[in-house]
Amino acid sequence: MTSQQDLLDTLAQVARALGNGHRLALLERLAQGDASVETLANTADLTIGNASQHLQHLRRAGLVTAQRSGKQMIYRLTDERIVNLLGLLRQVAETNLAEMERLVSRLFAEDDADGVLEAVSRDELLAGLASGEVALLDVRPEEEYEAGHLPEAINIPLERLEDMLGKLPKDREIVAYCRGPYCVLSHEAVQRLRQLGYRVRRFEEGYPEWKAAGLPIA
Amino acid sequence: MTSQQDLLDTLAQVARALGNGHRLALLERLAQGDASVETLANTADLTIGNASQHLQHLRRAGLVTAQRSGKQMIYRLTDERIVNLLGLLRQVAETNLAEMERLVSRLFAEDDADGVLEAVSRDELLAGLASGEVALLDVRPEEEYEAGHLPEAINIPLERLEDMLGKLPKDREIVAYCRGPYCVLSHEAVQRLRQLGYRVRRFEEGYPEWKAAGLPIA
DNA sequence: CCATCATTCTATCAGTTTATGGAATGATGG
DNA sequence: CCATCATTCCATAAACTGATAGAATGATGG
Repeated sequence: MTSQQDLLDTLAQVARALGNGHRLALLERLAQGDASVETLANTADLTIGNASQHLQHLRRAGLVTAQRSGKQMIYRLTDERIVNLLGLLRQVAETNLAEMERLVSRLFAEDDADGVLEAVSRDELLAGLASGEVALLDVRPEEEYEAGHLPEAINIPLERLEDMLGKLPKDREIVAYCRGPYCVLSHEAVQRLRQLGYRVRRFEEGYPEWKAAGLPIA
Repeated sequence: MTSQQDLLDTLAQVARALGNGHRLALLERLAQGDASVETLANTADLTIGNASQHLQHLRRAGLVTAQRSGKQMIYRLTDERIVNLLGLLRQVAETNLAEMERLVSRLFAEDDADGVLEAVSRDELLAGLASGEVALLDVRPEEEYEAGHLPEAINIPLERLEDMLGKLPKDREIVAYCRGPYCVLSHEAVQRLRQLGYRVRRFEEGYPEWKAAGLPIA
């Protein structure tokens, strides 16, 4: 009986490691690919020391591992299923917390009067790719694209969008993706490309979810 | 950019609600069926006041809802997927924390030299039920059995096991189940029934997982 | 082996969470 | 409408968590 509670306490410790916004941001970055403490601190907007401390916390919970590479420590998710865990947490939260809905709609607030910008589902994307009717656009930073991306995706980091329009087809629909459902990069890209006359929508998921589903990556 | 972090903070708030062993115990009980504060306090071994406080916490996180019924407040899980979420948390923790493995083996420590007591998987159980070769035994308290159970399961609460042996077949294999993977009731039942000469093994999951998988219940 | 760089460790402070006991609330049954 | 019961609210103390700054560690390149 007492062991039973010890077990739940240990499980709670893992959940508690997920119970901090900064640590979720770190995990989200790690879902894009392995990274050094400095890289992680930059993307999560933390000081190096603070990021290191949060990473220790995640390590104690068994969610990440670290490995030295020269001067740097490279962190990595211990388990592909952590992406699924975060996805399920997100789904439960979105369904049951009104607050979530408010924040999501604020994050993606824009003028989509016609509803044409509705996101592309995974099945829809797979069908479009199979038929060759869709071109895939990865708007994440080059470093994350290099660490892994959807098959045949073209990489144009958002900051260089207008410089590299030459790489985009005008005759096919474009589907843009980025880090995940809450990532605004692809959303921003869609807005700007539509202004320029492209047919473009955003993928409702991101690279980590695609990979965690066991779909092929490059 | 700032909204992005707000979203993760809200998500973290939900994860933090899972980050306490007592609250996990409350959720585990709620996965068996709706219950009053008093019932919940008893099964989680908390004072009423403290249980109420934890339930408020779960309510703020959108994980449970409460509804008055006469003098009592009846609590309920808001979402069937919470069971999946807890299951995935468990899997990730078991895979990546050595501590978990130690605790699990301690919880189920016994002398199974032959390995015959290995737990029955869901697929195996479904096959056994389809062919009629297996009798199902639910060893949870009657109240939880009444709130829902696997089809054709016989209910013998663990405390009354020896009194009610008459209900059990000697000619078929018996599969015992209870509240979930960490519940010791079915494990204890298997030990005792084997001493008495029954052919019996335990189901590796429990009622909540069965229900969450969309399988039929009674 | 010295200087540098990346990271971790340590101490400290402010803020948050938890358990406890007792008061307040809300529904019920005479 | 009073007494009772179930639950929630409130105040408090103890334990824990998170951010910061600076010292310590460990690998590297000259």
